[in-house]
Amino acid sequence: MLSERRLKVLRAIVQDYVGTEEPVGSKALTERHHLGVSPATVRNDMAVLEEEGFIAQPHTSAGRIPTDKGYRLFVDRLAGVKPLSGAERRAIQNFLDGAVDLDDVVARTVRLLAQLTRQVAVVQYPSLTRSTVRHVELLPLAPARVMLVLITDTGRVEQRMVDCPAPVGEVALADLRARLNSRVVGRRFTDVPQLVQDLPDSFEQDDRGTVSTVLAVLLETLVEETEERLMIGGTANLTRFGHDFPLTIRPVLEALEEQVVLLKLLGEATDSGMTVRIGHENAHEGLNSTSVVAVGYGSGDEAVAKLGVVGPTRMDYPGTMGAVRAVARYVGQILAES
Amino acid sequence: MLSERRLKVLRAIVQDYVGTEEPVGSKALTERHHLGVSPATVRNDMAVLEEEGFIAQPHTSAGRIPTDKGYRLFVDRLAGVKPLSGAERRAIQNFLDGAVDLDDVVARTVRLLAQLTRQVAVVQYPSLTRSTVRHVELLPLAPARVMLVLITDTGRVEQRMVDCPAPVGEVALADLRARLNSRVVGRRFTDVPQLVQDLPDSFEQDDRGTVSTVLAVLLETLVEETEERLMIGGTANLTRFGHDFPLTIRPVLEALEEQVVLLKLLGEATDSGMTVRIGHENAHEGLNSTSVVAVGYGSGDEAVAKLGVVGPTRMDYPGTMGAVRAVARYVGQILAES
DNA sequence: GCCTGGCACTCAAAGGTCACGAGTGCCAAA
DNA sequence: TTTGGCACTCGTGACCTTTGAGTGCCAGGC
Repeated sequence: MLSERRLKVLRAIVQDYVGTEEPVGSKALTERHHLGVSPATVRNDMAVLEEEGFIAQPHTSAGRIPTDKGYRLFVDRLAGVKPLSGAERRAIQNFLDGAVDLDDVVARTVRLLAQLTRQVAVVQYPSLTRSTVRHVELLPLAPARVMLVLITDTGRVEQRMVDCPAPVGEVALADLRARLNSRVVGRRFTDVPQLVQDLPDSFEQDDRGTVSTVLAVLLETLVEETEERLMIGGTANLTRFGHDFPLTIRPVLEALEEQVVLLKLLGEATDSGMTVRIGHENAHEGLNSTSVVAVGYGSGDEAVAKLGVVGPTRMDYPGTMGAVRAVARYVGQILAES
Repeated sequence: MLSERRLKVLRAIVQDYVGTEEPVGSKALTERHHLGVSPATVRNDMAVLEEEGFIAQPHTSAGRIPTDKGYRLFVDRLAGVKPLSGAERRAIQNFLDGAVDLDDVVARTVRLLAQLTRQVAVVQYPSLTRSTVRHVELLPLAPARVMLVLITDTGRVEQRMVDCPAPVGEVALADLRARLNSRVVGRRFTDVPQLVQDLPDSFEQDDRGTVSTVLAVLLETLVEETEERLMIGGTANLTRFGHDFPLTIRPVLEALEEQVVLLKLLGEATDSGMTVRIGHENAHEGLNSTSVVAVGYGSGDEAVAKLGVVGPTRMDYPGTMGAVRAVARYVGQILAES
């Protein structure tokens, strides 16, 4: 096990490196952090830390930089989560309170997160899987054409066109709408299939085809929309990435455009609590030099979706984690209110 | 006026520079394009072109590169619009045909455009201003709470919560819904305010407050949503920008995140036909070294929104314009079908 | 046994010099 | 008006040197 002081040294290295973006040497360390020992001692400690794989030197006769493993230890044991200042808190609240609808909430959250952390922000739309049905509406558009509108408790609206096998009467449609709603309103999306299973049976022979078709589309919508959407922002912050620019930034931008990749990324985060994935811990190759800080958020106790930031492994973890957590909380509140 | 040959020289310079990304000299020009004259002659022509401001040299003893003014002349008089190959056409069609809803159409269009042009693609959602109302739905959620759902002919759905001054009866609500729809369905959004103006008068005294409130929210939605949304993609292509990287790319990324800026950008494009804005012709400073190629698209004769690409001034204008035009056409078709 | 000052060593970064050559402008002749 | 010739410019890349931050190791001290 590493001694207390060596951990201190590691922490100091991480902090300095994050601040200066330059390899940090033994002398600078003793000057900036009152470790109470001489540079020579620190050098010995650094040798050990390097041996253990927590730090590395880019080349001989340069200072040390933390490895992914070093950051991992730092995050797990050495860093707290830095709480935001009161002013920042108020700013968040003010900014989010102005949102008019779900899209706006998500958009504002992305901006906010990008600004606070000065990194790339990713926000997943509240998931339908855990949402409940607020209302299902059926609108006759043409004799055999119906528009299905699904409204969730998070304020999301999905619509689908349904082409029916036969013309539908207004009455039958109203009937279906009423019965459908009485069964599914307030229920979870995942429970819906069971709840509507026997619905066609209670209709006249003539209308069963239509009812089945409508239900099929409804269920399909539920499944399809479980593949969730997300919004990203703050990509301009990637330009602060480093010196070896184009090569680093390119794969990251590419990864960010792949919704699938991002969804998987957020999905990997554990359901509760904050998840930090550092460098090579990320499955996607393009993100090997980035870290992802993600956390679930939701209107109640349960997380309905996730949000987070993507930044260089050399990031201010305590600050970033603090910002991510705070934003997630406030968004949860906003969602609960609406 | 510039002689025929000088125009040819300018065209050759633009083409070569776009291809190689390096200043082009007189010798290389005569070798690659059979101009039928010697390098010395070309040099004289280049001197004239430079005097007129169409080309410039980065430093003495380097080749010439086109100026914004040079590109402008090239686009206006020297370049055609390169039609796409049959294979590309089919690819577009196939790719867009798979779209399931409006969001998907826009998302696919962005990807497609980014891939075809290898640049940043920007697609505006079909505008509500020119759209017509397909249906307005009112859903009672609580005694004094109604959800307003607005469906457009482009398949877009907007919803708003309405808090009424007094509890609303189901009957009154159904009545309002019916009358509202009979007045506005099929009409343009811009005409709606007039059409519903006197609607509250025809209701019982008790319900007038509610009716007014609902209408107010409806009109507000129309106005608000006229500020349109858009989707961008292909930002990874920015990495192919040039050598002087970070400085160039940063302001572009920043501009791209500002929806307002982008909307203005597209808005500046003339309504019909393709618009090309080159370098400093763009009002926004961050885009001074980029060109924007934009065109309107729509389901019918009229453009309902715009789409385009943002790339370096040094871009393949004929090819880009061809791709943009073709994509706009196909998207229009898709929208018309649905 | 751990810490410390001293010292020789390493090596990337920065600066300086130099030769090369692509490209130019100009001129006189065709 | 075009062309070949020629002197000139100047950015680029190769090569070298210097500088200094940082290291590893060792011998002496607490």
